Amino acid sequence: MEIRQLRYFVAVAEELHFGRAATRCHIAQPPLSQQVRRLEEELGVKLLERTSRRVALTPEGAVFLREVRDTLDRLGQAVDRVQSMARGEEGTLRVGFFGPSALSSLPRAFRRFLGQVHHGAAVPVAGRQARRGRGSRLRP
Amino acid sequence: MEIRQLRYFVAVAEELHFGRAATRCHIAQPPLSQQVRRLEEELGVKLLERTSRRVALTPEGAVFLREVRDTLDRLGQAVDRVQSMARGEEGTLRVGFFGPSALSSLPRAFRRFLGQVHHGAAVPVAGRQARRGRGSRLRP
DNA sequence: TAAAAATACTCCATAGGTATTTTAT
DNA sequence: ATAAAATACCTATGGAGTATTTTTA
Repeated sequence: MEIRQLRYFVAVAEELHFGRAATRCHIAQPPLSQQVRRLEEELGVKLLERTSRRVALTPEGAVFLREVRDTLDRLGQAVDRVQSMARGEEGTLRVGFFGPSALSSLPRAFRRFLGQVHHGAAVPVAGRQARRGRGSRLRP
Repeated sequence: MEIRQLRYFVAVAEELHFGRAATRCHIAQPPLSQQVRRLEEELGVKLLERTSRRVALTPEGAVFLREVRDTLDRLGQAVDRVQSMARGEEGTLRVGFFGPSALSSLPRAFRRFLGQVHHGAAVPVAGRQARRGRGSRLRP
């Protein structure tokens, strides 16, 4: 079972027409029919009733449509989220400082920086150093 | 982005070792590396830190792992559900009757049947006939 | 008979395999 | 020196296209 097949199924289920669905998927009608058929075969479940005049969802198809839509939406959100993280718009920034500057200039600069950040929380950290490893992920 | 690639990524993220992950996916190591790399390229996000001695998740990879696991689980449940429906273990049964038998033998038989059904609800239906079309889906 | 899905075939993109190289400890 | 990931190359499965046939309203 591949995402492509799920998208094809959703297209057919929404259009109720293999030709239009194929156009929407930017492929020809025969391969679309073939992929949807394969999906049904792999599941062992008939998702669509087809005649040359009408395409309709079976009860199983209707349920599967809802679930697959949800799944694809979730997946899209997951992608958006990590891409957003990678661009530095989201994520966790850990900052540590010690020595004299910890009591004066650095905290002030840090507070000014926080004012420019959209969402995020500042958590005071006990001990000498906040954390090892890759904490900061600010772009220059 | 294909489901296969997501499964491969999950395997690597869980094993933190391309060789073992490849075994788990029943493929060789090079194509596994290739597919994971392609996934990262398509997303535009680095999901894993690799050296020849250590594989580790990036913060983005850790988030993506959770989300993808959820997504694949949901999808699996959707498949289970429609397969269960197709076997007649789940779904909606609509029963209609009218005429003299509606007041005697049929309701009694119907009640006896309900006693054998695991989950489901009986809803009285107004009007002469319950519903047109494919309502009943009992196997013989 | 006309509109639409299925079937038959062809082609090529790519998933996956094998052999080898690179890299970091 | 070794274990493990990356690279290079090859093969073959199958995804998608075109042409055609079948079906039903």
